[in-house]
Amino acid sequence: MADVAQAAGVSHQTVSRVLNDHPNVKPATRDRVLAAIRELGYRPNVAARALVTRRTRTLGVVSFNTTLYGPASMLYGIEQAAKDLDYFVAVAALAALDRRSVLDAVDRLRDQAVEGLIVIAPQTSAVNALSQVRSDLPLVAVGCGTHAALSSVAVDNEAGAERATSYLLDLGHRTVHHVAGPRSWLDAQEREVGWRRALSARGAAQPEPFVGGDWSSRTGYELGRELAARAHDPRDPITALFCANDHMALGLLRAVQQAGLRVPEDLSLIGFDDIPEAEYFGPPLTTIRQDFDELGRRALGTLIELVDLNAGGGPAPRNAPRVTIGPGLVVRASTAPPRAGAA
Amino acid sequence: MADVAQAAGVSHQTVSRVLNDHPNVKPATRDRVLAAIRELGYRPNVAARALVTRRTRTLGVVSFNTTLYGPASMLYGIEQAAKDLDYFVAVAALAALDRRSVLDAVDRLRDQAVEGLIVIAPQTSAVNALSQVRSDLPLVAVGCGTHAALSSVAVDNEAGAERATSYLLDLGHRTVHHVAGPRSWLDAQEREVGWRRALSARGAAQPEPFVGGDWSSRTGYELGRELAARAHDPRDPITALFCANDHMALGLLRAVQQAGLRVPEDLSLIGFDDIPEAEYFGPPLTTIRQDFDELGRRALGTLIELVDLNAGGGPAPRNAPRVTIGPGLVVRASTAPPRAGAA
DNA sequence: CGCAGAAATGTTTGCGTTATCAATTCTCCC
DNA sequence: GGGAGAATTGATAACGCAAACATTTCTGCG
Repeated sequence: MADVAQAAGVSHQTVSRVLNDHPNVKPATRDRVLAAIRELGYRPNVAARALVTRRTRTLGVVSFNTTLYGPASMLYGIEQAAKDLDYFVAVAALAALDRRSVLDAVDRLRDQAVEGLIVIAPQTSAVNALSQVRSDLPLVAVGCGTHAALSSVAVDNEAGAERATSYLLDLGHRTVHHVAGPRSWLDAQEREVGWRRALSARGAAQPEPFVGGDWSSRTGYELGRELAARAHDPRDPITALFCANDHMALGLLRAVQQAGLRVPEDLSLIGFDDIPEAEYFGPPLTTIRQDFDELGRRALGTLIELVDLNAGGGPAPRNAPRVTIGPGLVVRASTAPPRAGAA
Repeated sequence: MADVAQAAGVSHQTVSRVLNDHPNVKPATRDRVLAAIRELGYRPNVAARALVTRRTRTLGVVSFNTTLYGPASMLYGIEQAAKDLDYFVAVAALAALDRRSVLDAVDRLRDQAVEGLIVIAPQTSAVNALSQVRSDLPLVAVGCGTHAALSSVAVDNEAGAERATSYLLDLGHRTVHHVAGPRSWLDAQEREVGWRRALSARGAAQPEPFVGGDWSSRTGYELGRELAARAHDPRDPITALFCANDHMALGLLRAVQQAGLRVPEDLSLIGFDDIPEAEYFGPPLTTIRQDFDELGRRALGTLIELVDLNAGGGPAPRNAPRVTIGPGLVVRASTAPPRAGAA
């Protein structure tokens, strides 16, 4: 910086002013400084700047499993938005879900002096752990269901599940069965609630949900076999199914087709997420669309609001905003009216 | 830090020594200092430390599309490994693939004073842009094919493709067709080379590959329709197909089945990547396995080596290590011998 | 022409840490 | 008991930047 100042024939403070867009700099000097900066390839030192301003322009993202489509997309949206707002993003992946590793990850990021945190960790346990984080750090949870005691940005799982279920009911199915996600995830809980609500709103029977799924195709497959064995039970035929996410729906599809059931003729199936592949399942999957990208961007937006508020000093207003994004129904070929006499 | 020093009754310099594991500190004082640190919940200020040490312990990851399974998994592996080595990870997603945005992303990370860079951007254009990055920054590319002029960690695409193709040939197919990935990706190029090599090694006919795919299920579907129309051509029947990745294979599966072809009876299909869902396609997909996680970890390992070398000063030895990981064939149900008379 | 006030620039200080060198306190052996 | 040398501790000086205050240079108007 001293070199730049010398090259431009000004003091280092003037260089600093140019860098920070301070008002009182003569355009001519500004240009000279800018030229010198380019000339010398000067880049301000973030560490020094952070030291004196006490701001790092870095945001932390702690995520459970960035390998899943949802989290990965949210991370992507977050990064895009951060870039536009000129913030950096540091990530910390969670090794496990206990309170300990959540707090560890938060600490790691805190050590790096992040100004705020976005958490992609939709499990009850993680959310509980989060409530123990010292409140001096702005924090927003994304895609963690809408009922957590945190600032959060999420799609309305209940509304989505309700929509999916109602759609099947509208098609003429007597009732709709449900393959649930892991109970430890808020999203799974909320989707189950939405499903139940839709059923009771129509006075439809409320069958036991199929549990034990962990979002993976593998467990979807396993539950699908179990389900196929019961699908033809004359006392309780299964003609319509709301599956808590698309990946499980894929495994499920495989299992029921192996068992000789046709989708959608014998069984209507609806998923949740609308992953890019859903359109190419056999048959293409009707599902509830979740705009993860947008979720990430919105999460970053509300985090920045908190950070700016916090910049004034004082504790972070933790449980202020709670943003809900409406999910959308995408109708494809895995749903149909029940066959005559079947329903 | 001054507070800690006072609480422990020592100078701040001694606190610093304790923090940095310096040898000459009496155990008793060390304990007192440690106690004071815990007591006061003191955390060292990274910015100040970075300012004086000129090291940030931060590594940058620039990635094209972290939404894809491969990049997402590599990122995950990288982060895991970084945590173990006590480094931070900052990510920058690429908006587009031109030289400009690659260089922008690199600059963004450089501004943040990262000590090294891992690039997940397997396109020729990106790799070319990378070669323009000033060589003072250690850099390793991951999953970008093995022929780039960079330090890199990747699976051996050619070997994998050769393996897939040979497997189909061994099954008795006259030849193997290929649905190629985007030509602008090194991986796609290398897989095509491997495929050709396997064919010529056996003296099999070398049909034109199907091009225009962009890794997505959508393009896989489109190419699948085109292919299905030609599959029964008596002069050039298509009985075996090597598809450049699993996602395209999914779309393709859908298209050919829609066209009335049975897999594997009429058409054997083999993919590349082994995404978690591949096992639950209908039918389960035979594919070439790529261990993305491991790839990420190895990439981080070699980057750290470069960083440590670089810490001594001088330009980063850019094109030193090049790690290749062997891919593995996973046989499932999408491949079979040709029907009698068909091949 | 001169003066007030605004605009532009410069000087000094301190952010929290580690490095360097100086000072003190041990330890061991004659 | 004393002295050499090692071990331990402390004081001071950077690191590169922005904030606060000081100074200089403009501008407009009587």
